[in-house]
Amino acid sequence: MAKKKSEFENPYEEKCSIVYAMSLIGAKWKIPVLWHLAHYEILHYNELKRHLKGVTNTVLTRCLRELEQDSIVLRKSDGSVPPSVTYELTDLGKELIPALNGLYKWGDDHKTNASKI
Amino acid sequence: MAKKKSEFENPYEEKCSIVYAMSLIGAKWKIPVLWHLAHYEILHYNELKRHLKGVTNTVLTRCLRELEQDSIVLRKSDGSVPPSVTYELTDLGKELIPALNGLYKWGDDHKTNASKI
DNA sequence: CGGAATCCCAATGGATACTG
DNA sequence: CAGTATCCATTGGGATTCCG
Repeated sequence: MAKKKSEFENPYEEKCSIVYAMSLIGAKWKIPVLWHLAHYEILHYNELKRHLKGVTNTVLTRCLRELEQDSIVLRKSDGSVPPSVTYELTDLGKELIPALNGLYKWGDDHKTNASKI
Repeated sequence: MAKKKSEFENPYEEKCSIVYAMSLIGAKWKIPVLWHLAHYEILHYNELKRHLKGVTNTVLTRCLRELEQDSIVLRKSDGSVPPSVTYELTDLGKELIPALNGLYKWGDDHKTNASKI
């Protein structure tokens, strides 16, 4: 689940569905990562990194690990040298696509000087 | 815009639409706030706070102020004593409703022990 | 190529108390 | 009721370096 134990420490203070959803995908780069995987279907690590201008290895890797642990993205690696690792959405992740597209479109409709992708 | 100046300090490193969207509504409580406003249409401050179990005054107020500055929520106050203040989505905020519902449904479909609202 | 290991830090979240 | 005012703590994001 990749989340703090304390979040459920009081069973009488459970979170609503939207808070739960955001606990899984609410980190700064997670939704951008998911949107790009939704858009390109499958990406190599460095491709993904290039699309997400500004993210560092540390952050991107942590982000992908958590999403993988939560079964939202799938990591595929052959053991070759040099390594080739791809990321794609799981079925669970694919269920987010409509919402991701909605967020993207909203941003796209209203941003002024951000780039298209 | 309620965001760090540094985010656009380099005009050649513009953000994609989804990153832009998240810069506006990506804070921990913003999407939960917006979803509840979408669901209930209009809420008093304390009603909203009750629905968002666990949020503190400081955080909720900061969150609402930013959303208000970004023209995503509308704050209505009569000047009465005791005060009565309501919050609702602006037209811009309402355009987020489909995406919010998508996120909510995803969380709802897959959470195990979070409460329904 | 696709990371891991460190270390660092500002920003955000949060606790508490108080108020017009 | 709807917030402010302080102050503290966390943590996630980031820079840098190194590696199989």
